[in-house]
Amino acid sequence: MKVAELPDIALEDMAQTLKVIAHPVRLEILLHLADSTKIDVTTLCDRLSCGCEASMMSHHLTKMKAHGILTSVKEGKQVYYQVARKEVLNLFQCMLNTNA
Amino acid sequence: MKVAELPDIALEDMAQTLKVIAHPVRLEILLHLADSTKIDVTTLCDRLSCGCEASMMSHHLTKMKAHGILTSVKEGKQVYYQVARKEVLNLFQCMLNTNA
DNA sequence: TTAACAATTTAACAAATGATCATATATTTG
DNA sequence: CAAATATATGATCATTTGTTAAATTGTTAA
Repeated sequence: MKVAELPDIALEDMAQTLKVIAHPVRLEILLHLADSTKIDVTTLCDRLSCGCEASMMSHHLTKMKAHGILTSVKEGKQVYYQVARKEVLNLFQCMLNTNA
Repeated sequence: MKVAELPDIALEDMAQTLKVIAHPVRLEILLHLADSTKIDVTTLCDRLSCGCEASMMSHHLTKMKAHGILTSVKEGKQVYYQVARKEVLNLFQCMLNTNA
């Protein structure tokens, strides 16, 4: 890939997106959401191995939602989250190859 | 991709790597190093559009080197840096598709 | 309908990390 | 050796992270 192909402004966006994703808990959240269509906060806390409290989980989810990576729908008492930009999940495949 | 395929410990590593890369200047550095085999600090400062001082540039390079993403060789007065893990560059292609 | 409970979010704060600016350490050359 | 150049380090300020507690929002049942 040649440098000229990627405009400067895109680097800012790319860095921003990577920064939001670059956290072990948020990565695990994304992986879980990749498999299931939508999950509520408490279920995520139960399923993830990070041992995250609901409060922390909410923080992470809010952050990713704020950056357009996730969306949420409220159904009764719970709020269900899902991946808005499925392409983001490509990163996992990419990084697996990268770390191999 | 199934969750079980990716062990927990890998998420820490992946997050760490992404975190180091997730900065506009460091992304631009990587792009430049992708094209040319090795560059010294001052030349990078000149070529990059980020308007980075040598001091700052050195910080970024040191950080990436500390995480095994870059390596360096000293030749006289200058220190030349290059990409240690070429696979990391896959990220650009991946993210381009992702942001499209 | 309101009291009690449950799910999620927000607030407030200390601790850890990261970014930036100023200074210091090498290395070559006159 | 002194000046000039190239890079690295230190110190400071800003951001992020993790905690605990309190506040919202919705549900159930007396």
